[in-house]
Amino acid sequence: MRVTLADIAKACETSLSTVSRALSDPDKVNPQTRERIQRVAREMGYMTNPIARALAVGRTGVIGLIVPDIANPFFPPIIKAVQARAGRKDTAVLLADTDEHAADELERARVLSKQVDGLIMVSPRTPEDRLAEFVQLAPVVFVNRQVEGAPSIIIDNSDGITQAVQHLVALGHRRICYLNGPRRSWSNDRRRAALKEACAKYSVELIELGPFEPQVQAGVHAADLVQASGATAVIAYDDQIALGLMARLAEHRLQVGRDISVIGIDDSPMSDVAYPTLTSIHVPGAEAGAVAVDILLAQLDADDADPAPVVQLETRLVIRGSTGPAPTQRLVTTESIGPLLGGEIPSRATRRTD
Amino acid sequence: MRVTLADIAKACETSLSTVSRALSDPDKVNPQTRERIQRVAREMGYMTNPIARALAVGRTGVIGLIVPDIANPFFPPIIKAVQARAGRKDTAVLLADTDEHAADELERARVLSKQVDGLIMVSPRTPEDRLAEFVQLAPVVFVNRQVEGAPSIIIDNSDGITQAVQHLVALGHRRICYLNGPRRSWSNDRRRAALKEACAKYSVELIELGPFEPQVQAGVHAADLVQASGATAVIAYDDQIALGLMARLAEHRLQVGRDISVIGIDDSPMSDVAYPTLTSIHVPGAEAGAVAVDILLAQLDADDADPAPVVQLETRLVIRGSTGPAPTQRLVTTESIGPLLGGEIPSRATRRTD
DNA sequence: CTGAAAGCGCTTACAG
DNA sequence: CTGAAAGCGCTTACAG
Repeated sequence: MRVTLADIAKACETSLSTVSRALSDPDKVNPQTRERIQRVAREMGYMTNPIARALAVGRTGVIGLIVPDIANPFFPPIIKAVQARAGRKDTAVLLADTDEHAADELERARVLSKQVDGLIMVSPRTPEDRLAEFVQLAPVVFVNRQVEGAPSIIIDNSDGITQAVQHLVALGHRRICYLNGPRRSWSNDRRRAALKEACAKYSVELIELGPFEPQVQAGVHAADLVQASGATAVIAYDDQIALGLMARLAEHRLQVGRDISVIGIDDSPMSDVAYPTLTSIHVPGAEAGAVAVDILLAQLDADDADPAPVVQLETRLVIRGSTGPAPTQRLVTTESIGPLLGGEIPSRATRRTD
Repeated sequence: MRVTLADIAKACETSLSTVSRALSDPDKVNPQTRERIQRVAREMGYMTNPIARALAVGRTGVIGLIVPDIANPFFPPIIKAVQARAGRKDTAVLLADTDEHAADELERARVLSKQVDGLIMVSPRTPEDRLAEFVQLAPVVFVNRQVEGAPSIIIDNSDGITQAVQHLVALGHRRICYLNGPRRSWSNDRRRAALKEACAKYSVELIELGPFEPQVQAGVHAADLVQASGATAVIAYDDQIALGLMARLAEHRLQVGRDISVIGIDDSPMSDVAYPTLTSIHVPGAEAGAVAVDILLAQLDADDADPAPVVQLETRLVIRGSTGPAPTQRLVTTESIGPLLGGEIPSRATRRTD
């Protein structure tokens, strides 16, 4: 079986306590015995049992990480960053994916909370009024959502979004469309607010569509609505939606970056791969993950009652191939979706805009 | 503080043992006391401490999952499937990402093995001769790699690959190129072998390039080599490479699906999104993950020495937009990369193939 | 610096 | 069916 402290104690003809100290608190034991114990432990292949240790000290060395959807490319970089940072501090990561089911978040957190020292909640979808319950469960830090009285790493979208609008305005766009994210998404509210402000400032007409799920398929769906909207540029809630949108526009033989401009949000790895490459607002997910670990771990060591830090990370626009000058005149076919928009657009017709 | 069994025992004026039984082995206690204990436990908000339980019973209710790279879209569906299946059996998942560093796999497994009941190793890159060491550590099942004497869920590429070659042959392709995956990848060996066989069978000329890392950037890099090869169709080690390849070919104004055909492997979510959509060999990753959990959990309950199951999953071709008829004549510019291929191709020239 | 002992919160033979 | 007790493997005051 596995070798235990008792085995080593026997082999070294000393007490279990001394062995324990030699291994986990070396300064407290005589250098000679310490050396001997450590050598024997190594020879016997001893590895401390983290479960027993956890029970004794009340710390597991594990943190829980809850994300809405691993398959959404926005999250893997965050997960990787969390793991990397935690690993460097001898902390393992228990991961849970809620499949975008807001209602499951609390339950998952509740279960996980018993086996971890603390929780990192990434982009939680739980409604505002129940967020406090997480805080009761365990030390928790929120990423991508600001929670009253709890440490939060939030992303300030305004810089990136302002840059995006400026970029489009400089290219001559005057009518842009925003594809909303999920209805109760905190990020979406923030992005929308920033966008409204920027558009007002630059006198750009803003058309809103959605809400859409942060999935490629939603972008495909959005494409036809976008074409009907008469906008010359689109900003999507995230890259996933933007990608689906681009794919569908391409199917319709629209050349993105020339006939219509598209901007995503997240700057996920795929934005470099799409064709054309996707102009996107860089969201520092990895950084947020790493900072979250630092704050959580610091919090575990600290005396509770120091103020909950709120870290705000900046965004910035990364310009790629999907944005270009506004077309001076543009063909919009409204065949199938004209009716959706009411009387504004002559249906079953082709019209020019601008 | 947290409520313990002792608290409930006191509240119910019964013994701790009875409380324990009422909660975890209800049949062993008198219905009336059982009810009362369960009610009180609920009222007091009791949740069993999994750490203490683990120490007592020698089972943690956690399994470890080690993957090479969460950011590679092939893995998230597997991870999700593992979590879903494990969750249904009250098992949590401790995730580790090795960043494609084969050398880290054993160390990660070693550390994790102490805090989990068993391990699932997905696509391990560890060399053959060290694989046995995993088995010493803990109950382990391998996914996407066959390991002597250990339960393995493997993917049989031959069906999908044969279908791919048939498909290309039917479209008139006679010279196809394979972009190899990582040098010591077990999957790559298998895919290559299947491909050679299929090509031989259909008298198709097979050109091999690579090895390439399973990343988009590698595909971008491969594109120029592919163009120089004179192949009219390409099968890439995975979708990532295929996607990078397509993006770069598009930059070169080649129309994929018409000027050249591309087939990926994995059928990852992105293959539906790319433009053109990517013909790809479907690899049942999610299914493999779910089966791995079943086998691992079954193994934990079983008496060790029953034979290690090897489950073989099938692949199949999913045809999308990136494959089409072989061009009857095709322009290949070999300017920059001709020299790489030796004298076969006139360098700094344009030539016709077929 | 070292050892004996209590304790972390649970489970589970063993008696009764 | 129920209770007292031992034990899981470690840590850590407490004495010495």
